[in-house]
Amino acid sequence: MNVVLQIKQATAKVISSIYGITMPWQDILVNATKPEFEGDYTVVLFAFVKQLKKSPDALGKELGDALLLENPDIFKHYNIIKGFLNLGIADSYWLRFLDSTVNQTQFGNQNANQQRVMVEYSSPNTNKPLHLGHLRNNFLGRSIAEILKANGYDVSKTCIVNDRGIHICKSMVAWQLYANGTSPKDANMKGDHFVGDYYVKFNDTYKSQINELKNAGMTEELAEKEAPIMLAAQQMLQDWETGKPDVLELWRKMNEWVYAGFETTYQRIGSDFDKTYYESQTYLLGKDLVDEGLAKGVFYQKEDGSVWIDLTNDGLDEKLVRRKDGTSVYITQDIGLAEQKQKEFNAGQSIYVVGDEQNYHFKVLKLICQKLGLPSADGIYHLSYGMVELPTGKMKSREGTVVDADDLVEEMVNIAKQKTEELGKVKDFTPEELTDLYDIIGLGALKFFLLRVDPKKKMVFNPEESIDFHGFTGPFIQYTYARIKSILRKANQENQTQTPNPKLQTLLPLEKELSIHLEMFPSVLQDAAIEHDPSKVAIYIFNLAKIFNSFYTEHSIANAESEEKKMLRLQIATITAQVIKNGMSVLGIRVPERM
RNA sequence: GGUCCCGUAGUUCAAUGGAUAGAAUAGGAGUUUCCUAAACUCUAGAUGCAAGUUCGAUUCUUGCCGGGACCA
Repeated sequence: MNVVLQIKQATAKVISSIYGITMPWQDILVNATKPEFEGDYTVVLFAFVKQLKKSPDALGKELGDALLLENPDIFKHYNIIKGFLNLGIADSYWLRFLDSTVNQTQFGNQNANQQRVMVEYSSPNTNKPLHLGHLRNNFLGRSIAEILKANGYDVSKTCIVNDRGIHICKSMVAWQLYANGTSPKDANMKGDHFVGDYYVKFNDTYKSQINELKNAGMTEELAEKEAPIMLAAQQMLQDWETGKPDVLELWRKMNEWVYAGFETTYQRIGSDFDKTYYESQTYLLGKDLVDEGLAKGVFYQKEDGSVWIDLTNDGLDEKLVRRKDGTSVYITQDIGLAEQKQKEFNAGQSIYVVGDEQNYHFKVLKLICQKLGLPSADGIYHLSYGMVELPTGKMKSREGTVVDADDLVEEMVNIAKQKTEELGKVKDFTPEELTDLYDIIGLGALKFFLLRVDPKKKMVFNPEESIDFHGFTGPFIQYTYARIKSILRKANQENQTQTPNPKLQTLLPLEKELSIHLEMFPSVLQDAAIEHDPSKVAIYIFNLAKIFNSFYTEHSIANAESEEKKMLRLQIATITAQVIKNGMSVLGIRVPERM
């Protein structure tokens, strides 16, 4: 149990015993004390001043005295300033914490809690390669899964591949028209890029055909419908649905190319899935649920035969769930898939990592599932993340402003290489070690950049400025880790075994600040899981690294003032390295032993 | 037309209703006979506007201005 919890519970207990009032300890606000004041943690008194009918000063004094008296092994001193009770934690508390933590390699992780969670992420289309937005999705999904695992959850990662529909047919038509039967191998390209190029080709042709028809006197609206290449794509979709063999064969072949390309990218960026669903196999799911909903009176039928649900009482609109021609819509198959997954995994929570443009869709999805009384309903959680934008605005594939995922990864790794060579610190590495190091740094920078921001918020990626290895970045933290490991290696070479540090020590301000920060790690991980927010971990690790950098530039570890100090600092360094490693690990970022 | 989200230093991001709004970067000034200068230290710089609720508002409410998303 960390010290903040102990403060809250001790305060609640003291309030109860002095004033006879039951105060839920969760309601007690405890903050880190601002650096300009004396103390480590602060209880904010305003919240219960009214209830207890005491002046803040009198209340603070009574609480402070009682807390010190009853918890001499935690608190050393206190002061009150304007309704803030600043508590000083005893150095011995931190020394005990360091001592008991130094050998816990899994510090921060919770025991298994038998609760199952599903995380669905990535969800690509098979008509084009992954881009920057997918990277944010993949890193978030992977990271949230790791954070939940660290908190004891049994996590299953799934992916739904959007492998059917008109957009897939577009690249198929263009390939038939322009590829002369060539394959990615012939073009020496990754399959996803190869297919993506034909998707672009389709749109180019489509545009010029529209212009031709308009020049021939057709209205724009009509031209968009009548363009021959679009008619061909629609015909192909029909043929696909009726199962025309040569269309299915082409579809399979092109999808295989794309999957091979995705697989390469996924391996590179560290995405993996326990189960992959394909929309071609799930798009008919949910049809029977529409009939069920009609029978239950949750849905209603209009005169034309279409089926709807009325969500106006929930502040939304009426929503179509089955077209008049009997075909289903997106929301219907999503309901069906939710049920399918529920049957297979029986998870208590099902997290969908999907962009915030689909907020409305998921609101509707959850509501309908609830109204149908489906077991999956209450566990549906939309982890909605903001779009990644460029300084010029939204990425638009039509305007060629999409940042390709593979290109970006390569660029980051190349910059890592260039930077490492300039510094020339690892000239003794083998070529394999160097390649690995460039990957660690380049990918670390990219992942950290995309994960350090609150997922809910949209973010800006500036190709010129975003690629930085200084300051609030992955490499900054990786460098701190490498420095610590270097220090620890040298200390071990001197055959210094880690003996428990003697109790009679006083901590210097930076030593204490590090101890306080390290002790917070498990609660930061918990918080990140509750909030579904990896940025909490990223910010925490960065602050930890920053404090450590100040600490070890100011205080020598190897040449500490005394043997006891040296042992203490080695403990702090060891735990800091461990926490950096574990924290970066849940972000999907590796740390190098040297750089 | 309706629903929802977002406006914080030049820029990119923080801040469960709590103390003098934190970082990073760009700018200015420094630090290397001493564990890796991808580091450290100092400096300057911000809550779109206007009301309201509150002991206290970046945070909650309303209106306006500006940007974005979605629904038909």
